[in-house]
Amino acid sequence: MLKKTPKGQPSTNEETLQRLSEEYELPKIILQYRTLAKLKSTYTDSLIRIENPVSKRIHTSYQQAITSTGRLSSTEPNLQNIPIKTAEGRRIREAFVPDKNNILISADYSQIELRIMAHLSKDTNLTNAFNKGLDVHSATAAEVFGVNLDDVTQDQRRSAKAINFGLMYGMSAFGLTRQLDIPRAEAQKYLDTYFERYTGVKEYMANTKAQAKEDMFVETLMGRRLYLNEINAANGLRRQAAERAAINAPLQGSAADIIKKAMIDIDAFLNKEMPEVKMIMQVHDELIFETPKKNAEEVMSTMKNMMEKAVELDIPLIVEAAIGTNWNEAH
DNA sequence: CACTTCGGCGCG
DNA sequence: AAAGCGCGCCGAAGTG
Repeated sequence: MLKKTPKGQPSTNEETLQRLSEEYELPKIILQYRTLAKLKSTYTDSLIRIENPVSKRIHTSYQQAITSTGRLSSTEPNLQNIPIKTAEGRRIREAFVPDKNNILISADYSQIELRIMAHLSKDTNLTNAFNKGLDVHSATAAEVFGVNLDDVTQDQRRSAKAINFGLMYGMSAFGLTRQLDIPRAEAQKYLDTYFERYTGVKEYMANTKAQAKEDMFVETLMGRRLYLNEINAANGLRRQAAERAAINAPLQGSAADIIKKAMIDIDAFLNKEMPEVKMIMQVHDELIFETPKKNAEEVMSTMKNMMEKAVELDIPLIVEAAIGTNWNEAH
């Protein structure tokens, strides 16, 4: 037994079975079965049963007052977790198609939470990377591993990406150790070097925590608050969990503020100027539109522009948009 | 039969 | 002992 669940049962989660499959045949087969069973039960079987008899479409419901950070949530069905990461999963996504004569446009914010971190922290190094239009994970790799931008290896970029994401979630050296499968000391060295190169981020993290402990809340760009009742708890586990939430909420929540502002702007614009264009879905940093084929290119560039101009930060917001005959193709 | 809890896993 | 944030839905098992 490699790991236990919080209730004390032997864990059979993916990571555990992956490790067991080095020694045994069965775990790998179980994992393959689970992958396919998940796709069938949650997506294939469920979605076809939920078609609205009148519209012949699937309609989600967006909950506006559920999440702690200010994101929307999507239910019955959840359309914010449609597969995309694997080839098998993407076949589910291909089933999302527009009416005849129409086309889908997907437009998503690029690295929005890291950009917000650059803006809120005013870190010069991170800000420069975005202002120069660099690949931010490669730029981080160059800094952390002390190499030229052009000499960054795939593996170094992968590590830097884990660092960038991990930081926004309040990850420790221990977490990075597990993520990258490297010795603890090595992970600690990466983080130390990171904070030497990005002192603004280091100060921002420290200030956010200190402020949270003082106020008992953190807030987003537009002033949405998350109250943190356990930020000063005597129980270390609970306190540390609250500290991680304090780090993450302003980043995740500000991104939610921005896309909501964009949605409001776009809704007003479409009603007035392009009533034939329908804003049909939101997936946290992505908006999906259904529009007649004829002027789809113009619609796409207009939506991209409105999303990029929803707010003005110290660094540019970049939106990547594409057109497709199904959701997979548009993404 | 409806409901709850748990472990697991899909997404950003 | 746990050590990366935020969600919702599935099947299995247990409850009444």
